[in-house]
Amino acid sequence: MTAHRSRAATIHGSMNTSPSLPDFFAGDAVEIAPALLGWHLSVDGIGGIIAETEAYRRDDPASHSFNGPTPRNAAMFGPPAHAYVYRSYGIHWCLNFVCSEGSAVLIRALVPLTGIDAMMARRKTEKLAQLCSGPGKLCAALGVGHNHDGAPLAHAPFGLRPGEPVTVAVSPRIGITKNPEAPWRFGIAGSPFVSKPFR
DNA sequence: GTTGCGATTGCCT
DNA sequence: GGCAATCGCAACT
Repeated sequence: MTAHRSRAATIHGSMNTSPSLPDFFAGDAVEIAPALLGWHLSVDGIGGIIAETEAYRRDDPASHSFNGPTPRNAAMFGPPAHAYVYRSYGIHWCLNFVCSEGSAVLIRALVPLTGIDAMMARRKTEKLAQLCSGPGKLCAALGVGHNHDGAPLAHAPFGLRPGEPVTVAVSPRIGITKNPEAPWRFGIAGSPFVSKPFR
């Protein structure tokens, strides 16, 4: 197994020439979720290419924000371009990017790229395709936890920058029972790194 | 105060 | 495919 060097964090730099993250995230989560595919996400320099996302709107019965603010979902009602991190099933962590008020994009899978050794150690597996193929897996691999809830995506430890355009696959969201038909799950078409195949 | 249910995962049969 | 782990929160009593 090749030793992949972890790149030192801090991404800034070219952000001046492209739209600011707050502007990019200030819109409809359903439009932003597919647009995030292909972007590079890192936490303390460890991460990869965003391969799968889901959108959750303010008025969406499946969204944590549907019943209004609570201590847990407070970040969803804060400013855009911040993280919303919640505990799933009392065990795992899930990472969202906050969009317009009460809406967010769930990051469901990454193509592992930087700090692969560190991710494998955290996940206790060497299977590349399954390192970040799920919202809980991805948070474990990147070391995301409650301490990242509400943190701004434009600053360390987060690194977030656009990538090349990708072909987008669409499907209903996974694991929900309310509003299950909404086609608001997006992935890089044909990617082996997504949590479940698109079809 | 108690109960039931998840935006999940890994281990088991 | 079934199921346990484990906790925040809503909807009860």
